[in-house]
Amino acid sequence: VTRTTRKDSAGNVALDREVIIRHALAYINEHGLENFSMRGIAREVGVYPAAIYWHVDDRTTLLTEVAGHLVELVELPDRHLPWDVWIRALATNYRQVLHRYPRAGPLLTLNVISNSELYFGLTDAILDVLHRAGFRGQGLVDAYNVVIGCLVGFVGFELAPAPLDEKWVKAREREWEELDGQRYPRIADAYELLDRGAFVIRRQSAVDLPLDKAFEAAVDTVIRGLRSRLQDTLPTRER
Amino acid sequence: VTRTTRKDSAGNVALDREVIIRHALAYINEHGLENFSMRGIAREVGVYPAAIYWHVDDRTTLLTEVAGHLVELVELPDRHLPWDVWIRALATNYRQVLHRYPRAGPLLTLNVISNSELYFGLTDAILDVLHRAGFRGQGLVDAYNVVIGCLVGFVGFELAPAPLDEKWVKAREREWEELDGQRYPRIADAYELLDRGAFVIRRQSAVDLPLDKAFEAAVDTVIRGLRSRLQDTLPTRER
DNA sequence: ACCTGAACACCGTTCAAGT
DNA sequence: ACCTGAACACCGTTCAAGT
Repeated sequence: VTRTTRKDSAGNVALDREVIIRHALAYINEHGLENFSMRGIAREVGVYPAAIYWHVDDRTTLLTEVAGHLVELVELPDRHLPWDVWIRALATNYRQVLHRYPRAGPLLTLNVISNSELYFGLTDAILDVLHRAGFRGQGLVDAYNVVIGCLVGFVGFELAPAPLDEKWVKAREREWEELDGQRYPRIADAYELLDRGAFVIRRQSAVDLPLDKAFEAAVDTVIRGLRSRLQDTLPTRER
Repeated sequence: VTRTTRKDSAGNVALDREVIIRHALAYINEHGLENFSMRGIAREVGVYPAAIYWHVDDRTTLLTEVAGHLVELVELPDRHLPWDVWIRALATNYRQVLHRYPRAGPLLTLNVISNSELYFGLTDAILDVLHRAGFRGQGLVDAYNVVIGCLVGFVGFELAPAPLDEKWVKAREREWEELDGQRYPRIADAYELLDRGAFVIRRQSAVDLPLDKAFEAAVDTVIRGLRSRLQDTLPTRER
């Protein structure tokens, strides 16, 4: 892995796989994933479309590599932390990275089935921490899947893009204001709280309306749930 | 809402918003979201591309309507069930619907920020059940967000499409087989179990490798976590 | 090795024109 | 009201040709 950025005689950054990935990330974060195109980033870099294909296989693997770049930015917490503190820290770090590039967020939920050896370190770290917590065998794998599935899933859904369409937003806005309190009494009861940020009800993406409280609650809930499962698995041990 | 399907004199199904949506869903489920196109479904229906636009606003709202159609298929469990049983049943129903149309799954995580009054019933039902469980105020909204965020997020991530690219699969397969047990001891320990289904590690989409056990564990974990939060909120009450 | 220039087979969407 | 036919401005990707 080369860390130096090559430059040509004019001082321009030389075209590079790494450079293309960075440009792609910046472009997506500014204009949204739905407006990303190979030709677009070729324009951005100031080169013919075909030139991109010298450095990059195709569109989907470029996007996968952008996703990989994002994961690289996630810092692994100190291994010596208590397991629940560690999980919470990892979750916070992961979400922070995606909230720095919110419009690229869907990439991770969409394209990252898995991706190269890069991720083995992350997986191993999570497994290690959960092992220290006391999980073993299938229970360990389950706990791992719960953590990663809920974390990545939650943030991915949080960052789901809103249709920018003004007409659409207006329509949802009206439906919300004219909500029938008789038919939906529980919603009516919690109207203001829900309006400050709730899945499905919201009319904005997390770019404009981050669901901080919801995320905090989700992390807390999952950790409590894991603790509870742990106690059932090890009925002999005390606290 | 019309339930009858109109037919023309030749007995062909008349072009309809509803018919288009159904065709779109079928097409996506067969050929994948990445291969969906307006022109493609026009071909499918046997009509000029522009004809679609008479019945449907544009591509993204069509996809949103497909997503809405999917949610309509989710059955709400009986309101009289105990809250934890109810939540588990809802989660199972939701996942079952998406696993019937796995390749359309990403639509829900991607496009459904929110969508018309359709969803108010679902939201109100969840809030009602959690209210009966004992959640109030912000705690109620938090619990709702945790349930919906983890559920939709988890399944969305589970159904993330794998790049069908054979080269890619082979490369991941090799990395996995040649995994360095020294560097990644926890992974090596749980190698077979992880191979049977784990996020990030997997080389297949949930279409071929459903993460049943992981989902079961996630639902269980979230419910246990909510129960634990409930006990902390109501320290006066007993059991 | 790396890029140009042109080409191919596609898109989504619009619009006049038909019936 | 509903569809045709053609057009416009885009795509992703390939390939010969240049340097």
